Amino acid sequence: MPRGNGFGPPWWHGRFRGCGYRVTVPRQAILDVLSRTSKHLSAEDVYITVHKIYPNVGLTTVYRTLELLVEMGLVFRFDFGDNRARYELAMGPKGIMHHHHLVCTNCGRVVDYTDFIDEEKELLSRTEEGLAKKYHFTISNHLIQFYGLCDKCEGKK
Amino acid sequence: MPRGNGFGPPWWHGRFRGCGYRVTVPRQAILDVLSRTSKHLSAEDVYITVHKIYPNVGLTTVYRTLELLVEMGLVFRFDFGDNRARYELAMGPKGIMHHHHLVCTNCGRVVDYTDFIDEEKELLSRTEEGLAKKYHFTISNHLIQFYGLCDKCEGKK
DNA sequence: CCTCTTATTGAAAACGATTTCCACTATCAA
DNA sequence: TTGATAGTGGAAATCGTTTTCAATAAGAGG
Repeated sequence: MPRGNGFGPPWWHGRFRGCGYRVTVPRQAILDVLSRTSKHLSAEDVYITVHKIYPNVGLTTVYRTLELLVEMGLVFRFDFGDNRARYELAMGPKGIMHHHHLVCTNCGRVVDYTDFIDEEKELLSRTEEGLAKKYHFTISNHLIQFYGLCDKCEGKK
Repeated sequence: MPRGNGFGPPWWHGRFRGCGYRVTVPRQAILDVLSRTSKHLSAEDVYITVHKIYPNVGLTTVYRTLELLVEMGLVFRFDFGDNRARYELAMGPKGIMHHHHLVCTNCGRVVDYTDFIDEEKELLSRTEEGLAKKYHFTISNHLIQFYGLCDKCEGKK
């Protein structure tokens, strides 16, 4: 089982134990898969990848673990309109760059972008504060996505 | 069949005919239902409402019609995390106020907000332009949602 | 290192929203 | 009015996800 950078157990061990969750082989394997890709994996994608190394890890466990990780805030779940949830690690030890998505409504291609994030962040935090006060919400997260046609699909439609 | 304000056929007749689509009873009924509510209806919600007046309109047709309307840009499809698509009229004759959503991750309550929309619009159009140029996308739409706990759910978690 | 509690697991079955199939119907251009 | 065909409805199929339940293994305590 991969052990991160080799300096002690992976950083998320504490997060698990602190919540009373056990650190298991499937959980480590799934987190490992997510941490080694920048793609937007579906549950099945994760299952297939994990399955290559640990053939006895079941799809059910993948679903359960992903749900757990989302609930813990370690993973984000996205919907790109293709009727299957996509998962992405929220942050690693060094933190993954905050980004949003640009989705082609024709072919489903998804582009991560980090442009304008700083300006967005400023406006979003201001909006968040205003909304929280007005609607009495404790806001913990936000989602921004742009939709359109990518260059390859532009002409075809 | 409702005829809008009584001054000629509903404004969307032209949109249909212009695309070579026929104006049918189910389509009119579904658009009518969507235009009379500000709620976020699921396909089944629409079906139930339409069914009361036109019992012979089937669920299949509701799904097909909603898909068509989304493709035509008359309706928006949203995902609030409860595993069922939600639909909302994009705009009526007088135009529905542009808004975004605030979603409670515990009870699923959805609040529409129109605050900060002007500031958002400015940043978004700038972002849109930049992204379009950099990634060669023809952007047609965007999605912004905030997630958190509503006041009723705040204490319970 | 062993033992016990119970969180976690895997396989199969269930679930539920959405889609497909296909024969029948209704729109609307001619 | 009529004909070509887009549109329809009901049943069955699809498929991502969840539930069930007996078996397994993490890790606290001895």
